[in-house]
Amino acid sequence: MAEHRYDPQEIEPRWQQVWADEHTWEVSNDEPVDADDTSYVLEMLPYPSGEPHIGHLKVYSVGDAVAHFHRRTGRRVLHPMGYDAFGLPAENHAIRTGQHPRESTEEAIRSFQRQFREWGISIDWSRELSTHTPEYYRWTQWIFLQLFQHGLAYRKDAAVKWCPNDATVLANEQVIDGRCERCGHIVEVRQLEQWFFRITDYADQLVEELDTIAWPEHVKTMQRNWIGRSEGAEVTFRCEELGIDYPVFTTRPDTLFGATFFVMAPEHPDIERLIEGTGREQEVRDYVNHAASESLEERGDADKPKTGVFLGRHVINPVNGEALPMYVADYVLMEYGTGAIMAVPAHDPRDYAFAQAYGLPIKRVIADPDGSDELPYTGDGPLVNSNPDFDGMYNREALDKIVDWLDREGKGHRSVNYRLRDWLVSRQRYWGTPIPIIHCPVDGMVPVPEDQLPVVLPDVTDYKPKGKSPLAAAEEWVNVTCPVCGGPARRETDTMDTFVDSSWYFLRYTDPHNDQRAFDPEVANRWMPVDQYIGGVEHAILHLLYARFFTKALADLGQLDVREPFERLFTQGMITKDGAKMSKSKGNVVSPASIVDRFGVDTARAYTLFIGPPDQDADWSDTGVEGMHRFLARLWRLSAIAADELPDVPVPDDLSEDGLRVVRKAHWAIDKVTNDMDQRFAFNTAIAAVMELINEVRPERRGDADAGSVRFALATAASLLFPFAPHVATDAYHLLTGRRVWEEPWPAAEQQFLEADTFELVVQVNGKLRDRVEAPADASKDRLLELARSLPNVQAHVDGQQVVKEIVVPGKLVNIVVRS
RNA sequence: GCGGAUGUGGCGGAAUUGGUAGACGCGCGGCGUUCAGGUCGCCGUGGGAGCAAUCCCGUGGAGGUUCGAGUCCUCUCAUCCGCACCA
Repeated sequence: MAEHRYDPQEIEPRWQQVWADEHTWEVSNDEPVDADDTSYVLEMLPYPSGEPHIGHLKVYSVGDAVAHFHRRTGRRVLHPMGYDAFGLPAENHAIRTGQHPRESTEEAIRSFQRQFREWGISIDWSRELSTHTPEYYRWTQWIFLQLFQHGLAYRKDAAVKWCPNDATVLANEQVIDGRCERCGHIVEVRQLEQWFFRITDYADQLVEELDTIAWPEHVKTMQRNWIGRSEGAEVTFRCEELGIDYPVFTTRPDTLFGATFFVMAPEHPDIERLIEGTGREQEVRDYVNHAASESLEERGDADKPKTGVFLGRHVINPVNGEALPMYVADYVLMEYGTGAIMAVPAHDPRDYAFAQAYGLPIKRVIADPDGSDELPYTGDGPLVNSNPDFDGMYNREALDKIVDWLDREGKGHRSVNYRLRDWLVSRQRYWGTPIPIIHCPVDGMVPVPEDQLPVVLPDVTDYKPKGKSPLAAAEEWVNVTCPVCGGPARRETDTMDTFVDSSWYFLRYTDPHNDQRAFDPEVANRWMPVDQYIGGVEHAILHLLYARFFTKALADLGQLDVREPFERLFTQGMITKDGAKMSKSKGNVVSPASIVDRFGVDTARAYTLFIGPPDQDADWSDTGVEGMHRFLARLWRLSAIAADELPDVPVPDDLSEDGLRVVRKAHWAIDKVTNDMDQRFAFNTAIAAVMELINEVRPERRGDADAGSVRFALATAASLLFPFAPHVATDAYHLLTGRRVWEEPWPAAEQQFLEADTFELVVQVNGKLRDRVEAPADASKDRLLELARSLPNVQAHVDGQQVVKEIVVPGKLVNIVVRS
């Protein structure tokens, strides 16, 4: 007989060809579906750049395992693929080389396509999409217009984050520690007119509806923190000198009586008006100008000493009529609350630092129940120095009473504030979806009529950003006639943030070739929500928040029934090398292609799943990969030999002792793998269980096991391994049974083989393991005790002692408690 | 500062409901196969004592609850991640 050598380079393309020829993984929208029988498994779409890296291999290995498991447990699975193709790296490459971003991007897409096919991922290729194609971005533009027409997209002049290196504005979410998320350059603040999506309208829902989805707790927490919901009150302070009311937001109205000054943000629009005629104009202007010149990083440093300038005006504290001096200080932010605060130095560390620096009064109004006099005190306690009505009252109770009282007096009311800001979506860059708006001197901002979509991205020769979009140079494209009045008008030249493209792609997959609309709501509702979404934690805020916002907005616009896009989320950990993130500059990159060349893709895929719990970071080990290859080779070789040399007979009814052991192990493995797949994402232990099964049928271990039971155990191992290493599993299963494993239902463990007639009884004395003994599974408690006491080593520890207590856990152990 | 997570052999990790700590894999040691070799197969492998049976110690640290704790409770240390002048 031919030598039995595992040859992945032959096996893998052979089965990939079958799947491609037969369109095995495609699902049609024409077949009627029952929601219970369908499953939508989705990995975050890749940004195509260069070659796929090991992280891609891991996500798609995880996703494919889930997709295969869902299919074989009787569901129709939607498992599509696409590309997040717009974005800065391709554009920066174009600036350096002059190569059109479309060319370099499509080159990368071809490379991704080729590798995903070589990886044997079970993708429905008939639904493939890319966000940079007019067929796709036409509908991105359409959604933009829907949002615009419903007031959810708007343009306004605002202080925005600007990256001088990338020469574009950024969303708040794209600024990390005062630096550009993409290039790491220090971000500036500029006053510019920009496009925003009104995501803050959904702040409340975005927090509350987190409770309805099965996401990892840390991701939910990150979203909650980002949205930053605070409950408190808005309280009005009046500047009598000018007759102007200044509302402030505070989470601590219980400390109102302790307010001793009032602070405004340097950007507050009323500063000029307030200082006029006070003689303090120059000093204040110098301070405001200095604050404006600071970078976000400098300004945002909480450890920086507090600075500020007196404005020469006062406001009245509504609870006691005291006049409080007004200051301008850069620790107050214009973007949060009302851009002005009441300062309570006794109970706020920042106000305390400011009061110390400027010699302002500090008035304690909440006592420390522990009797400490230390300030600032931010804890709870009874009110003091406030007002006879409230003094002595516990502060949390007083808080409500004070707000009620302000409300009755018309001086304040309950209020909720969010840290979340509206999503700034316009970018002054070329390689993105054009914003479908026309600016007309007569009619203002006019949407491009739907029948004129898409607004196709024109070709330009110079991609270099010059503070405005490179599109502005495409004069022929920019100059249009106004759709309303027919007069001369100009197109919007900004493009959209690429996160807009990826905020709805999961809907397009459900109906990818529809040229009448973005998607048919009836079809989308059939598949949505995504049953299992898989991706990296780095998207915990940006993408996942935006996609949730889009889904809610589209639902409100009547396009969709679901309000949450991703029912379950799984965030996979990073694969590192020598403890560090892989990067070209560190030279520690493991390329999937090199692993696939050496060992085949099954080894590479199974290893990324076996390396550790898939949600945790794991370090790549070259010898670990070899171990996985050894295991797959052993599984295939044992199967091939068994197929050749053992008679093709079923599992006999009267199993030999060895045969029974092997069959039991197979059923144990079925039970274990099924549980690990279904209940949790424990692929590492699932694969370990298959390894145990294979170890049990190695020739030197299986003894006199019947041919039928050996074949059964091997076929079961192949069947269970299929979601992780589909090619070798398919081939081994086919050799043994002549059938296609992907068409077989997931195996079911039979109870009779899960339960043995005997078990190993563990015997403890005083909780310490002293011996073990084989015991009948149906033995009574008394019988187990009797068995336990008969053991010599147990007797040695019990003799001469007084037995205090005897614990019997049937099927497990006996514990004899003694006292000397 | 606030919030979240994680600490188990030489290494990655397992232990699903409080019940045999260390499954599975890597590495290492020994033996075998091979002319030789990265190969392949078998056996062994937490630490300590002992010829051995066996005993003692052992899940970051200190206490506690329990017949019994990696698992539950209190305190504590370390590491990682997110947010952070958000009133």
